[in-house]
Formats: sequence, C-alpha cells, structure tokens
Amino acid sequence: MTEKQEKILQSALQLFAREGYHATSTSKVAKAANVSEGLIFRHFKNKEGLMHAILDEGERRFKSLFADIVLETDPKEVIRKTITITNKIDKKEYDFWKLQSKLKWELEIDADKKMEPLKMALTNAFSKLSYEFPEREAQLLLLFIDGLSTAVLKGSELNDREMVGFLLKKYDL
Amino acid sequence: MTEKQEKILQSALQLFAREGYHATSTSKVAKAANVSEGLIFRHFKNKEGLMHAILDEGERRFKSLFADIVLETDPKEVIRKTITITNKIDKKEYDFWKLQSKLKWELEIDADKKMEPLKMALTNAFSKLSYEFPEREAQLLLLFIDGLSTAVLKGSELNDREMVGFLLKKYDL
DNA sequence: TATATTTGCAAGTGACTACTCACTTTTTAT
DNA sequence: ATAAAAAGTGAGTAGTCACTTGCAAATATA
Repeated sequence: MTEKQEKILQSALQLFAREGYHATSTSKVAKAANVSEGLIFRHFKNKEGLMHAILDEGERRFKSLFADIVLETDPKEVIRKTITITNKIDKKEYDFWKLQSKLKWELEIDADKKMEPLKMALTNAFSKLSYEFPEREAQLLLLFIDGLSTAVLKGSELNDREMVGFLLKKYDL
Repeated sequence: MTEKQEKILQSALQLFAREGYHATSTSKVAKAANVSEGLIFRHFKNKEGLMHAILDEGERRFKSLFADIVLETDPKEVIRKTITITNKIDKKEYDFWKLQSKLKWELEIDADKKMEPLKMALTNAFSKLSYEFPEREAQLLLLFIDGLSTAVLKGSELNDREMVGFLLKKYDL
C-alpha cells in the first residue's frame, strides 16, 4: 500500500461519509487526495472497487469490535460489553462508522448477518441467566444498540453515556 | 394536482426509495412516469423541489401517525400505542416510509425534532406510572421503536410482531 | 366565442460523470 | 548497471446530468 493509495482511501472515506457515495465524484476524491484521477482507477479498478476497499476495512473493524464479546464466557460480562460497545467508538473514527451506516442504506447492504455471532453470544448469555425468552432478549438488546449507535452517529443530542448507564442498571450490571 | 403531476410524484417516490435520491436522475423519473422531462421542472422547479414535495407529504403522515398517541390520556395506552406503532405501517406504504428513513441518511435530515411530541407524551406516561426515570424510559422506548422500524424497512428477517408482543409483556400491557 | 392561463412536449444547453489511454517517473529484481 | 514492473500523470472519451427554451395543445375564464 503506497502513500498515495492510502491518501485516496482516506479522502474517499471522508467524502463518502459526509456527502454520500453517489454525491461524491471520483474527480472530487482525486482533488482531495492530491493525486491524478487516473490513479484511482489504476489502484481500485473503478469507483465501486474504491468503495469496496473501504467496506472491507469496515468488515475487519466490525469483527474486532465483536471478537472480545464473543469469546467472553461470563454471561453478565457478555451483556455488559454489548451495552457499552458504543463507548468504544472513538470520536476520531466517526466518519468511518458513519459511512458504514450510511452505505447500508444507500447501497442496501445487509448488516444482519454480521451481527449473527453477537446475537448467538447474547442468546447464550441470557440463557445461562435463566431468562424466559433468551433469543428475544438478545434481539431486543441488539435493537437498542442499533438504535443507540445510529442516534449517536447521526449527531443526535441524546446523552448516550447516560443511556448506557441506564441500560446497565436495567440489566442489573 | 393534475394526473401527470401525481404520476411524477409516485414514480419519484418509488425510484428515490429503491435507488436513492442521487442515484435517480430526473430523466429516469420522467420515463417511469411517462411524461417529458421538462414537465418535472415546470411543476416542481427543480429536483430538490420534487423531493421536498414528497418530504412534505411525509411530514403530514408522520404527524397523523403520532396524533392519536399524543392525545391519549391513559398512560398505559400511550405506551401500548407507541410500541404497536410499527403494526400500523401498511406494506403498500413501505416505499414511502423507506424513503423517509433513507433520506434522513442521504440528505442528513434530522428526525429527532419530529419525535419530540411523542417523547413528551411518553415521558408523561412513565411519570404517571411512577417510573423512577421517566425521561430515560421514554428515550429508551423510542430507541427501540427506531431500531425496530429500521429493521423492518430494511427488510430484516426478524419477526416484528413477535418482538412487539414481547415488549408489551415487558411493560405489563 | 374570444382570450388568457395552465399543461405539456421535444430538442436543445453547458457542465459534469466515470473511465481510458499514451506516456513518464519511480521502484524492484537480477 | 539494466531490464522489467509498478506507480503516477494529464489530456482525452462518450455519455449522462440537471435544467432551459420555444412552441403547441388543452383548459379555464370572460
């Protein structure tokens, strides 16, 4: 990965996240990255290829975010770590995560499958804690998390730390 | 509102919802609506005007969806109606609601303000029922509703009726 | 019926789109 | 040192974009 290649990725990420995929032209990306437009196509074949390079990186970060939780054996810890997952998102990485959410709408990418391992871990955790409907509890918690992270990334004014604390209390953690 | 005008709106709604705003050209809309491209600009001034016409209709439907809840005096009914709000969305109107969610990302439109009256009603309801933190309870429930409707509109496989029922039970309704 | 207004169309417009190509410069391998 | 491969450029390309204009047909108003 050359310097200019990284610069292209970084500029594309920023522009795609802020303006959207279709609203960002390859010439804009080239200008922002200070490279010739042709170089984008040399390295990433086409605009779609450029986006996929970014998306693949997203996949990796997604998984590493979950890895810690899935390996956890203590059920209470699984739930606690899931609830506090939004706290792990650095403000400097907002563009990155925003893009992931944004592209899921713009390009209709399905995120459910990526969540599957987390759902399993949660179901298992609730099961161990003798909840009556562990799978539904897991699903419910995931919906909360999804709603919460969406709100945060959209720049909502809601106090996410407060909500996380509130949830932890609800689950006796 | 002429026949062709409505046809334009309907076609634009469908295309914007399925392909996205920026990915849909005015010529595509014109073809789908079976009118000349110029007519779009005669009636809606520009592409943005076309989108706003659709968005305004969204605002109206949004409000009428809440109206029923906000006027309710029985706190338990307020919560019950909020939880079951997704059931009120007709499958035939999916394109419409999907577009609303989609545009919130693509054009960075803030939806929080629209939810404010509902949040107030919920806070009030939880307050009447002597919950310790009524505002946070309201926020939490709204987050769930948002997550659930998002999942449904994205075509997730989750059983939303089941989740609604599960939640009603959680709130003793 | 005469006339003003609205509705509609077809054929444009320049600017911008994703992408290609011929070429030069830099890096790597022998 | 030399050849081959990779990285990078800049000026193209055809096609599409949102939008305009001039004129005809339909409709409303008198």
